[in-house]
Amino acid sequence: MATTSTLTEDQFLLIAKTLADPRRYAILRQILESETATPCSAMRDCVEVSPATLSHHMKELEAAGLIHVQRNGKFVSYTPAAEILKAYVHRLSSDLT
Amino acid sequence: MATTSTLTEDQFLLIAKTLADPRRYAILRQILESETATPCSAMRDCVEVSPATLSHHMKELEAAGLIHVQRNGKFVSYTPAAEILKAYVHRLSSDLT
DNA sequence: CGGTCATTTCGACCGTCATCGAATGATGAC
DNA sequence: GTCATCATTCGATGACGGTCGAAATGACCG
Repeated sequence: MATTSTLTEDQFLLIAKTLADPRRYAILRQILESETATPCSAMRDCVEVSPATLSHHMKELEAAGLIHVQRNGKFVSYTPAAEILKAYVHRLSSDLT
Repeated sequence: MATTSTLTEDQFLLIAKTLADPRRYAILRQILESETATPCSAMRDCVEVSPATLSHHMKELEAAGLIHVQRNGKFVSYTPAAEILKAYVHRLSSDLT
């Protein structure tokens, strides 16, 4: 956890695109707020969306490396990928300021 | 105006979408690199793009409030909007870490 | 097994947007 | 005025992606 990740250009652009969707950003913030893993069902309360679309967005967030997925039987929970988020913000700050 | 701007939700999401395009991001970094105002023609060297598309992207960057535009006769130059960039990075850092 | 629930995949629809050629506008040089 | 140059606008096209219903997958329970 001490090491800071370095993002490839592709990763960096993929994260930017993933965060640019309002629903995905809201979902990610929801996951970040909780101390423990956030169950899939909890998203439905915060973002009004069909199960199909929700599943799609979770896949995008995972593909961008922004969240980690835990599967417990038929339930799925998510936790934030703190290192990647930190690396992204750091890279953006380094580029833009 | 104060040193730190606060972004509305709409502004924040618009900036995210604007930065999510590779060419626009490259253009913005080009503008940030220079100490002085960057002429429109200088972009063509860094990003291979038609004049029409370039004009389109500059309009998007301006609409997002990320750059300022200077018109000198038939030439156009751009400077970064430092306060907005700072506010965006700050907001993102505050949300994601 | 049969049934229910959580999640995913499939397929299609539709809006948004990046892209560029061609035409237009605007400016400056001669 | 005429012409060349820089930039913008217009219109069309094609691709990408968000959306959801319906069907499918997988897990738990009795």
